[in-house]
Amino acid sequence: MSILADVARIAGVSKSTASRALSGRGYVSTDTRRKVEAAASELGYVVSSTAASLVTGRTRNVGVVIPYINRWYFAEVLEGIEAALIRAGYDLTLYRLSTDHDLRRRVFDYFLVRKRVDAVIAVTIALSPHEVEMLQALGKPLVAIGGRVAGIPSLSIDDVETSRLATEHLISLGHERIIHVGGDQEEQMDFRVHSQRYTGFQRAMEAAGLSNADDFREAEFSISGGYAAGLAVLGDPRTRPTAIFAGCDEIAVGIMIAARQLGIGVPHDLSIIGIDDHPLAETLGITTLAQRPGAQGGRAVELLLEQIDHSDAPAPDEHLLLPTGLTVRSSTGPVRTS
Amino acid sequence: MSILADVARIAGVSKSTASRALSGRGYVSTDTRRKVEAAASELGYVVSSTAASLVTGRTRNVGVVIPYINRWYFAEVLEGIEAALIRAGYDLTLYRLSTDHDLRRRVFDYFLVRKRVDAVIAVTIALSPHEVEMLQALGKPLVAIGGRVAGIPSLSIDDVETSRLATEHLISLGHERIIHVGGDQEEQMDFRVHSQRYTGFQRAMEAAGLSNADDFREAEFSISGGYAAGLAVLGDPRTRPTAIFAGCDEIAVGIMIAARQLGIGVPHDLSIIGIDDHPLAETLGITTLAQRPGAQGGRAVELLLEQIDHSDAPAPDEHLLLPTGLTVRSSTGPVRTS
DNA sequence: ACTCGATCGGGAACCGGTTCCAGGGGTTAC
DNA sequence: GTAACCCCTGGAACCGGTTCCCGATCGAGT
Repeated sequence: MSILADVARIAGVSKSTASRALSGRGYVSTDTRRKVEAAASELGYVVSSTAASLVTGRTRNVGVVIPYINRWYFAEVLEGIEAALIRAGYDLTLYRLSTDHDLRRRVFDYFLVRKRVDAVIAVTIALSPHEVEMLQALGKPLVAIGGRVAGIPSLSIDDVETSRLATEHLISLGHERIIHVGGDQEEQMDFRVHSQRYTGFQRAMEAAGLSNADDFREAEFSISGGYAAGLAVLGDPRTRPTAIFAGCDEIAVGIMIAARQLGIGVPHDLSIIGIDDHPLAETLGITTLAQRPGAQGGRAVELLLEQIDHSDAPAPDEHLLLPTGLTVRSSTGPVRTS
Repeated sequence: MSILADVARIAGVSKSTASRALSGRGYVSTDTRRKVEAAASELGYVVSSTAASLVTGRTRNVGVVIPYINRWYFAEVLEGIEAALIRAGYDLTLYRLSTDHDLRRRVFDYFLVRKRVDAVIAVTIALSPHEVEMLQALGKPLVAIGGRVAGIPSLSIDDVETSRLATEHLISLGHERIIHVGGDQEEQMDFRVHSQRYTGFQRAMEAAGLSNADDFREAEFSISGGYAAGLAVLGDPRTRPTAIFAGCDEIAVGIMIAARQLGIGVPHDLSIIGIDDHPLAETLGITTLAQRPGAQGGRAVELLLEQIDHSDAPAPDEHLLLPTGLTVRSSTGPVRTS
């Protein structure tokens, strides 16, 4: 392992000149720069980012806190963030936060604080005012994905509006017996995504004068969850709805599989719409409201880097609402008047 | 931001004593330790891990290189690694390596080398001898998951053997027209997992005297990939096999969906077996050879920490072959003699 | 009483860079 | 001719910890 002093010696210059030559900051003649570079590559020298961070206070490392890895939306967001960070020359340190409160505190108190990261991206994690304050006091830019966090820039889709649109699509096709299969209303993720989607659904139904009592069915946000709920909901032909708004495409896929198993024709006997534009939604022809989580991750990184580069300016406390696009496929159709 | 010197001053001791008190190394009386701890918590002091790493040479950070995030196996492995590392007080820095060779070189030359990580876990990435040498020269322990890498400890399932077992299960049920739906044999992942699984399949077939020419169908390793391949393979009733060995459970699920769509009864008309024990395999009752990727990730971390703690001992160059368990569900059954 | 070892605390060097500052030389402007 | 720059370089301080080394204290053993 060679260090800067070695490079300087071989190149016949001082440490400070060698540092300037390699980092590109300050005046160095083209000639000496070349000499230094030659010496560096001869020795196979690479800077110690630890030493550099110690003096500059910047680590070129971003912390990402995220509740799941093994779910489509989160994995896509993570991939988007990773790609954008690598491109910008940043490292990504990953913290998966389960619902374990102790772990969450440990991550914030022990890991994020220790000058290891320059900034933090919170994916569908509602940072508490205290957590925001703590990190901001340390001068760390923050960006939130998936929901509004007071005091910091954030971006997400409009869950209520998106759900309203999805439901209206079903209503416009003449459906009246519509139910929502979505996430547990009690044990929510942060930002109450589940309730928001249910709310959007209810608004559309009320606006059309279609409200009915038994309009909700709980499901885990996964294909298996949708499948189980689908079997339960579709089992009884008398109470079966003519259309289902699924809380996400994974649920929609599960319902689709269940419907096929029960011999229920889609969209002939049942229309299904989801949210996400999961690859399987395309494969199975499921109508959906498309969002692009990877792009959201990339955008979040942009917002973050802007803050890092203009650390003097106050954090822009704005919430970006990203559009979702209705993508009509073959899982939705006009209601069949029997 | 308070620094150690502040804590020392408040506690009325020297920097060295304060350091010893907080890090727990060296002799400190219980009394002064308490004073130092009180001062530290009063000031909200946290060590600068950067400064600490600079002098100790340890970062308590592990790099993970992985080709995908959004696939079940990889996400599970990643979750397992993350959980184990956090528990041990380590950070996890994530590098997703696509097939882009430039990016791969950049990650190795630019990111991994800079004293940012203490060790590296390679998930289904065949490190070249040069890469292994480079990282080992820097004294960084390595562990590989998903395939054998010369010179470093590694762990994986036995792909050939597992595939042989899966195929034998089908053969033992009386099937003769069996095909393998697996990954592209040319454009492979590292470790040639696709070929290995095909090889295991072929061995079992040959051993039973069942070899036939048209026994392979290519599919992407995803549900959509399996679905597309399933439609193609099952479309023509005359050439349709009575059993399929899928390269992974996601493919098996896709085939299952395709079969249902085509009205082909499983296992009545078609038996399907996969590898993985994906949650959907359980939901849909797919027979499989179970592996536990999360546990593999955890085990890899153990191996890594052992190496870090005994950095004097040479790297144990052994390959752990993990068992897979035949999990019979309702997607496989005896062949129907028509 | 004296030695010895264990325990405790402080001073200072050190990790490997970056950056401030001072100074020398060359150019242009007045 | 010299003042005012800009360009280039080296010396030295500094970032914030850890750890080596040394001296002091104290209790126990002989």
